[in-house]
Amino acid sequence: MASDKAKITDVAARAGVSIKTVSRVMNREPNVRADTRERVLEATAALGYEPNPAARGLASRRSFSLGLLYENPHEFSYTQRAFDGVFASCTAAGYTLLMLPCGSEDDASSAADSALHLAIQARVDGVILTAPLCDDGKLLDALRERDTPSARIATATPEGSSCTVRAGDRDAACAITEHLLDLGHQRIAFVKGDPRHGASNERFAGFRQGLKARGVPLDSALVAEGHFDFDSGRQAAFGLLNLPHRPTAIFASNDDMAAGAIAAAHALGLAVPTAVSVAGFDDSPIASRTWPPLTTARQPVFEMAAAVTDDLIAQLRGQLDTPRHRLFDCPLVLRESTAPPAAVAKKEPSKGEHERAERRVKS
Amino acid sequence: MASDKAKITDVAARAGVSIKTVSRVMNREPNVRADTRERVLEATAALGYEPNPAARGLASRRSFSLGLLYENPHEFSYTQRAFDGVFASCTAAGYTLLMLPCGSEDDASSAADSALHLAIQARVDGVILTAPLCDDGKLLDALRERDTPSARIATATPEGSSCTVRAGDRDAACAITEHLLDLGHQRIAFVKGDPRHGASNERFAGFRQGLKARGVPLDSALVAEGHFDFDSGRQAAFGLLNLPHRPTAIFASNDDMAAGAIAAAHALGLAVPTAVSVAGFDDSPIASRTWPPLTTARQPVFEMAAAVTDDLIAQLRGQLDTPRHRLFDCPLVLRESTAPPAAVAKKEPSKGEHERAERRVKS
DNA sequence: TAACGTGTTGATAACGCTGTCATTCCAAGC
DNA sequence: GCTTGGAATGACAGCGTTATCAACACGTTA
Repeated sequence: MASDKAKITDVAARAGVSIKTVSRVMNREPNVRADTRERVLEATAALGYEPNPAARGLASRRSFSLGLLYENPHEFSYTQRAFDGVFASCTAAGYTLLMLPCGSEDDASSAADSALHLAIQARVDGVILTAPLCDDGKLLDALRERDTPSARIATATPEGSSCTVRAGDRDAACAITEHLLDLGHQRIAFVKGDPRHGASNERFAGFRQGLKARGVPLDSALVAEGHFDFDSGRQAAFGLLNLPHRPTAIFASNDDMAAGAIAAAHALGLAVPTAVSVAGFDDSPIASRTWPPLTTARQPVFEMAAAVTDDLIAQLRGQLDTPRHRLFDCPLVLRESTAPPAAVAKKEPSKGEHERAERRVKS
Repeated sequence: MASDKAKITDVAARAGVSIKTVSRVMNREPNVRADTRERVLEATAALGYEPNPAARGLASRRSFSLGLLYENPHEFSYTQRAFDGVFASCTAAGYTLLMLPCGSEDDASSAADSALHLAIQARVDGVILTAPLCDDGKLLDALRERDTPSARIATATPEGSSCTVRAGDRDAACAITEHLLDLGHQRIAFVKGDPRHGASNERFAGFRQGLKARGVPLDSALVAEGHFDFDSGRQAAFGLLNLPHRPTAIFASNDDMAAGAIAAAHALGLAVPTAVSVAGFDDSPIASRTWPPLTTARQPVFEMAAAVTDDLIAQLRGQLDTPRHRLFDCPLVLRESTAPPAAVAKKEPSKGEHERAERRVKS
């Protein structure tokens, strides 16, 4: 609590040296006796001292920061679209944006700690959390303890003191499921996403809801585990398509896994969508780069990120007394990876079905 | 030159008011008479005054910056791998990283200006430029004028006072060309990249070099223009594959365009690699997500970005007297999108299908 | 006319650190 | 013991802004 408020004078007092000596140690300058350095380091650790970058910058006329200047590529990854949304709002409000990446899935907890540490060190006014970090209890507790305001993108828990934004995952997943049912599919497989993402549950719930609405029972043999990445989607699809009575459609809960499913189908000599339909979720760049391009639901990431950043800044400025929780719709995007199943294809032309689905979603 | 050194006292003197009043205007505080505000704004404009963020941060106990906390996704885009390399080096050296995105291709020049302005405003110690900004003469001049040290990633001009890093584009492109020739291809098409990127020329040069080494003449009908994006690759491939005497292989100078070429081949009913081989460049995530996965050359973006950032920081610390210019190799990555041409493998498959496809495309 | 409120402005003290330069310490040489 | 010189340390003045609070101008009310 008060630990992050320790100043150089506190450290100096505790170590029994002058502030200049502490400064020398912190900046790794030469000409400090080993035992003195030791005492200073001990004091900084005990007090949890972090030098104030603004004070350092003012006194030294350096900022200790670099700028990465880049041109937006034509294609954006999901993450990058989120960056851009956050950045747009920051710029408009005169804020600067610091990148605080964490490691990947494997060592997420420690990586989140280190990123948090960087945030504290840099003394940012607030942080923006993306999934799945935005639902990491430890991380949220740590932020609360430090009184660091936060905003959360794609959270599973749209509540609490921080502003949040999320997509209507459940409804959109339900719409995709109904689209497949409308095409005539009865045996629809589902590939779940990374369980640490709140969206995973929601999308699965939407799938079940869609089936239920049409009175189609859920076949648990057709539900596979995935982790939102290409390879897990491919593996899952291999398993599903090798089933004795294989599904006629696969709904993978994000585009990357759906691309994996398409690759698996290709590898097994099953044409998409004639032999098997595939649908994804997000409308990320890969969705329009697969062959055939993916039917999916568009998540308006840029807008979501920009909106929640606006909210966070409003909160920092005291213009927002109650945290805001936003919900964005994900419109259906129909492309060529879905069609009526082989058995139905002849009777019912796909075009009419597409139009019907579209009309239904719009209403 | 001295313009960016103006302080609040200078503005106050020029406007004939106290520094506090200038501060009020800069922070949009109320209770400043309209004409006073006007005079202050005029003075700030005349002097090119930019508030010092460190001083503001110290006095106000705010940083005017937000942190974006995110977990590295499993897949990285090219840009993101570059981010990560830069970030890794910044963190190791105790530096903070600011994101300064520019608009896309269309309004690149003005966007570069605005990003540059942000860099100046934030008083970063140095900037890192990615392609194609790293070869933007105006931008480089502006940086030189401000004495802002820079480092450049994937530049076409590995010289001058800033540290640079680039890939061995020419050699790798030559290697890919020779690989295709080794497979027995004689009619190899090439899709060029965005001419603003220095790498585009190099890769084309490597292609020509590869042909020449094997005594195969360059057929200019088989060279198409592209812009490093999926769609331009698809368009180019459509044109090439509809040629009366079509190529047996397409070497697209990056993976995104190669993915477009594969989509075009699929759309024309041409199997990859049986009917046509496709090769890309970069080994970006999409290279392993197409069907079939792409033969390509791996550009070690992370390592390149990290290395040049290290160099920049060394330069800032005065540990580097001469700017360093690094060159990284791009090893060949052989996947399933390349194979011997049909004539060599066995014999030309269904010509009828090809003609049908042709008709379909034309209509 | 005096007292009061409101809008506007300025003098001055922080903010927490680094740079400069003076001072102290201590081992080596005479 | 006394000097000497380099290593180690500290006193203090900024760095360029914002915050606090006092002062002032001017119109309104008692």
